[in-house]
Amino acid sequence: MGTTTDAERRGWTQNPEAVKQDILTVALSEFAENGFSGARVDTIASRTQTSKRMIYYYFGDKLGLYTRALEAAYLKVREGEAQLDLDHLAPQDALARLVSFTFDHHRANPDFIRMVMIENIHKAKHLIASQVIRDLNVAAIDKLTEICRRGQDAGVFREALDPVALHWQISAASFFNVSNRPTFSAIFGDELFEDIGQQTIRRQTVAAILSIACKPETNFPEHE
Amino acid sequence: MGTTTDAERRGWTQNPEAVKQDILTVALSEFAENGFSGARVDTIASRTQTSKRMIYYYFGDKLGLYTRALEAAYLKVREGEAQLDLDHLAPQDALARLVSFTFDHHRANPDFIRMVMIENIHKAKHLIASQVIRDLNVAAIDKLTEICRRGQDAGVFREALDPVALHWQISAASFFNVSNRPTFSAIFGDELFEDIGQQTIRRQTVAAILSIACKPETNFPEHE
DNA sequence: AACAAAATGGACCGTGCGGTACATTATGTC
DNA sequence: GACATAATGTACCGCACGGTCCATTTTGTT
Repeated sequence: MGTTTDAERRGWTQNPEAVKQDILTVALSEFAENGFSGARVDTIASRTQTSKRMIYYYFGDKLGLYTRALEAAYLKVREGEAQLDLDHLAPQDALARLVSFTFDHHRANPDFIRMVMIENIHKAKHLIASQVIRDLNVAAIDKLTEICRRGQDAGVFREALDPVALHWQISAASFFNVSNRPTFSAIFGDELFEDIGQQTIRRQTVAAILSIACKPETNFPEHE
Repeated sequence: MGTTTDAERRGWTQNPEAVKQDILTVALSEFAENGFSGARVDTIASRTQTSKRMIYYYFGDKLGLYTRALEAAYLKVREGEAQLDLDHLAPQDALARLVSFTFDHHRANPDFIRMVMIENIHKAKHLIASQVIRDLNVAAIDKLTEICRRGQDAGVFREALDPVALHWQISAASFFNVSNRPTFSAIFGDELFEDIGQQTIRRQTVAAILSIACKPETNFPEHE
């Protein structure tokens, strides 16, 4: 390797990093849209600035490209989550905030949700194979674990509370809200997925999670 | 049509209905396993007692077969739901029972869940095209609507309660529990999906739904 | 400038797979 | 039994699509 950086390469006739990134971006969108077998390498190639030849040059085969796209989706969404700061809030408020945030964040990242849906169809085969993603994900629950500990120390959360089970509940609502919108709205209409409906759902979800976390006698306030 | 029934045809050399049913059963399992583009018509044919030729004879093309398999999945699962009788229970108990039942029922029908997942990947395109399924689904919420009405009449449920929003909450938990098991357990381990863990999740879910439905002052008992 | 290595272009290939042509046999009707 | 039609078996087709070959240009090193 030389001493040139990516920044220095900018503007050069050849720019491998940009080419890779270009391919990856298009691939993510195409896999998220059509799934692994549904996506077409030729279609991905045609949507890039480069050629099919380069896809195989950099990513080996279709599976290699898919794996990298999946990793890219996880990386992007975890970066977004890292922005959230909850340390200054009381445990109940921090939890309410985390739920609201997760709900909105999933909604803002439909491609990520679709990639996870696709992975689940494949029984998580590729996710399991990717150490990168495994490492990313165990960290995803750190904030929640910390909130649980604080809430228990303060005596407002139940003693038997399991952060993983609580994360399950938060994920279930936030994920389903995006993943199953097509079938749900096809049957019951789209109202729940418009602004007013989403506010209702989110408020209900926050309340439901708090009722699970908090001790029965604790009267928690209404949250936005 | 003649006067012969299906029962009378049993044992005949040719048995069109049985052939169709055979194809449909295999197709459902294969589509649920691999998705629409992932499934192979040749593979379906080979798992059948009959040939690829007959698939095209009865179902036209791959899409036609998929559509019929999707309808079959919905029909089967709705039949199971019809067994449930809640009229003799108090509103809170009926709701708790409905949630528990839905949770277990989804868990017992993974192929159905996978077909719905696949439909969502396809933005519900085929579900929307099938009037059969649309009709089936609007009826799916009848029991819940009736429970809500009874609970409100009895003064134990909130006045602003929306059956569709409540159904959303019940579905989110019950569906996610099956659909996202692969990725979730790949990251956090499989404990929550074993017996003890599932009891915890189900109990939490029932409690969460009741807390959404019931008036704040209502002190509802713990349910199994 | 010379050379190796990295990056790229474009035509091409093999086959998996959705779908069909053409026949023959089984069944219902009179 | 004669006839129409429904049901089925077998062999096959066309091409979409994942993947590669071979050549050429661009870049880094000395």
